[in-house]
Order: sequence, then C-alpha cells, then structure tokens
Amino acid sequence: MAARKHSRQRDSIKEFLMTRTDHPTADVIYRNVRQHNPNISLGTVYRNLTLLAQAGEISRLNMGDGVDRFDGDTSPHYHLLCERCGSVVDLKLEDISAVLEKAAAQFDGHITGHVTYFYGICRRCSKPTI
Amino acid sequence: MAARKHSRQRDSIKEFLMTRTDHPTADVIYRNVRQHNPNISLGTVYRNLTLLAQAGEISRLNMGDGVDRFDGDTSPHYHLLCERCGSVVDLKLEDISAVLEKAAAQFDGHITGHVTYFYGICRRCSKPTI
DNA sequence: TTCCTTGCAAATCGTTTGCATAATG
DNA sequence: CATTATGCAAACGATTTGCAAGGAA
Repeated sequence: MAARKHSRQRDSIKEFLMTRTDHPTADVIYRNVRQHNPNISLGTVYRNLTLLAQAGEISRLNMGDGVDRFDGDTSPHYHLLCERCGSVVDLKLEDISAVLEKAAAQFDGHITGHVTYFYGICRRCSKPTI
Repeated sequence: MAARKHSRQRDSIKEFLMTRTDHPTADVIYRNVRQHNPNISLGTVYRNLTLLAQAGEISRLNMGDGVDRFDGDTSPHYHLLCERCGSVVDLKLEDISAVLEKAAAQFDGHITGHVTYFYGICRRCSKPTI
C-alpha cells in the first residue's frame, strides 16, 4: 500500500510538469525545480518521477533515444520525436488502439497494451529559415 | 562511403543472429559468439551490431526496458515483450503503417516513420503450469 | 514515535570510445 | 601501403540505491 506522505519536493515537481507541454527529461525538471527549491537533489527528482508515474499521475515516455521524458498530460495521445531538434511534440490523432487490438486478436497469448510513437520533422523545424 | 572490410568477428555475429528468433541482447550475443571466437571483445560486438544495423542487415529493437535487442529478421513484423518472462516474441500481423499514416496525415510537419510494439503475456507464460 | 522522504555520494548497467596493434584489400 | 577492424580498458550518461538525517502524520 505504501501510505504516501506529503512532500514539498514532490509538489514542486508535479506542479512544474503541469506547466509544460514539451515532455522534459529528469535533468531539465531538476534544473527548473531547483530554482524554487535550491536543495533538491537529482535523486529525489528521479524517485518522485518514478513514484508519480507508477501512481498514474504523470506518464513516463521512452522514445528509444536513451533518455526518459515525462508528461503531465496523462490523457490518451501520441508523440513525435523530431529527428532534427530532438524535441518531442504531441500528436493528437484518433485512438488507434481498436485497430491494433483487432490486428493482435489472432495472437496466441495475452496482449496488455502497446506503445506507438512517431518520428520525423516537427512543424517548427520544417518551416523554412528566414 | 567507408569501404567495409571483411572480418571473421562480424561474420560470426551475423551468422549467430541468423540462427536465433529470440532477439538476443548484445551481451547474450557476446557470450555465444565467444564460444567459437574466444578472443572477441564486447566492444567489437557492439561496434559490429551498430554497423550491421546501420547497414540494414539486422535490426535493433528498443522495447523501453533498458536493453537493446537485435533481430536478424529484417522483414516487417512486430514484437511483444512478455511482462512475465521478459522475452520478446514475434507478432505477425497485417501491416498497420497505412492506418498510422492516414491517422497522422493531419499533422503539420513531416512524419518519417513510427515505432510500435506490444506488451503482455507470451504464449509460453500464459499456458497453465503442469 | 513511526516510517516516509530527502540529500549526498557511490554504485549500476548498458553502451561507447581512445589507443596501440592486427588484419584486410 | 592505406585503411578498416580488434582487444582492452577506461569513459560515459542516465538512472538507481544505501545510508544517516529530516519531516510528516
């Protein structure tokens, strides 16, 4: 059960994450939260991110590029990793789970879920430079 | 261009990968190839896996669990990561790229590709124990 | 007082890299 | 000979963890 106690650090982390839509990494979160909470340690940031993600209050993204990113928006949506600038942007599209589930129905075993993400060039990077 | 020279080590690695359908990690590959090639180093294994993957001769899988796996089968297919035993099994299903592409068409930017994998319980693990 | 949390630093772990030497074309 | 590939070990980078001290219920 792990009765959870309140902590100023955890609040700052979650609060910060809610103001961002760019899926920051633990390190970025650390450097930002630090401004209002100078003594917080990177370990604490990681511990809380893991805890919040397990509790379903935030989500942890792994886009296969070696770093985990965190998202305060837990509503169903997809992501695109820009190959040019490395940023991750939201991609709102119709829920494709139905298609995937139907396709996977023939599998002899049990499918719990799936992960899908896209890569390409984000809007900002595909605009011509002035 | 990087003219590629022949090497016994690279051959063993690729050869080994062709005999497996279980998507081994670099370390597993290392320990196996070592049996016929006692002096090979882990660094060489990594260098060659990266090289072969870039050349499109094998593919590198990242299932978000911290380790990279390698697949000698480069034909289009999907994968499932078993949450019970940690193994990765092939999942043959109709190509869903069309669906994804259509869904992503509305995106204001350029989509190069996508990554999709499943997780759940593999056939072996979902069979009742005797 | 109990026990969850923190800060700090050290430890992990998978993967990459620098360098001198060996092998290939 | 010009270059690519290797073995070894050290370096890396992201994340986790042990521990003693601090804070919440």
